[in-house]
Amino acid sequence: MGRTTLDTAALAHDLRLAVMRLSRRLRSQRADTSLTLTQLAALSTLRAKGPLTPGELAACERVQPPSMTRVLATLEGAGLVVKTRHATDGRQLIVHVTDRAINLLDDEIRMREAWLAQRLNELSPAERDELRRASAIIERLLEP
Amino acid sequence: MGRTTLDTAALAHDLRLAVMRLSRRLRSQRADTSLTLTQLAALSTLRAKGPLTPGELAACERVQPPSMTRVLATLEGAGLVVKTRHATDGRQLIVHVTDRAINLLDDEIRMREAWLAQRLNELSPAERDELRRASAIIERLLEP
DNA sequence: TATTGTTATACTCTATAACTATA
DNA sequence: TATAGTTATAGAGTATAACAATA
Repeated sequence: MGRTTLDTAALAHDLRLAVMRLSRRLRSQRADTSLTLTQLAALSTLRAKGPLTPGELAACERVQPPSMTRVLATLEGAGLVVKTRHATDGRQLIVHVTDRAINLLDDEIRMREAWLAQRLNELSPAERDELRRASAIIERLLEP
Repeated sequence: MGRTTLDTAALAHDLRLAVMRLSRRLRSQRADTSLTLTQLAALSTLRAKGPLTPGELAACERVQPPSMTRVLATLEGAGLVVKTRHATDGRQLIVHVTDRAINLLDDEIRMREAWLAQRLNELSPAERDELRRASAIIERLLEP
């Protein structure tokens, strides 16, 4: 195994541990909000990308379709999304965020991300730039 | 709210979504191995840092003590860790990885990280450097 | 026959609260 | 009384397999 391969393996290891730990820390921020992190992520994506089918949304969030079905059922019950029929394909649905969701979303996001934003503010601008670039690289890494 | 604060909020948002998605993707790599990702992370940390108390290990992994109790119970049942008594404080335990764990670990890690290492290899060296720096920044972000 | 989505079911991960033992 | 760890319990998150409807 060459040096580059070894280095990449070490990076995979470090990145995995860092990502798992940050993910746990973010999830544990569970008080004071009515939406779970997963629900919030789905709504954020819908707002950013516009209406999507459940399958498209599942693909964006890297979950399997049945997992998204559950998230959407909860959100629909709370009046935060509505489903409409696809214009030409009767199998598909289109999920839209409601006005109620849009009104909630900014406050929810601010509360859920308060700890992280606070920590990020303690970094140098250069370090924040590194994390911006890293976020983009990670998203690209996840593309099919 | 100033421009920097807004930018930091946007970074918090993007980083959260990227980290959640990568974490899900990594967790879904669940076939062909006998250890779960959480168990593997605990063993990796124990091997890297040497014997730790359950409480110290929980702090490293950013989980609450009862969560680590469960992970350790499984690992102990599989003969992958052993607990010894603390030399002077009867309340504390020391967790050690066994030879069996050390023999398993490299193969398990390679299998679990194969997808990620493959993807990382498709990046440029400069991008891998970005992710190396980002991993370190994230770990620092998590410090209490 | 293939695709989209849902239902049914089960497992992993993690937390909080209450308890035990030791300091 | 405070600390380290465990037990009990519950909820969030996710998956696979089987099913229904539509293409």
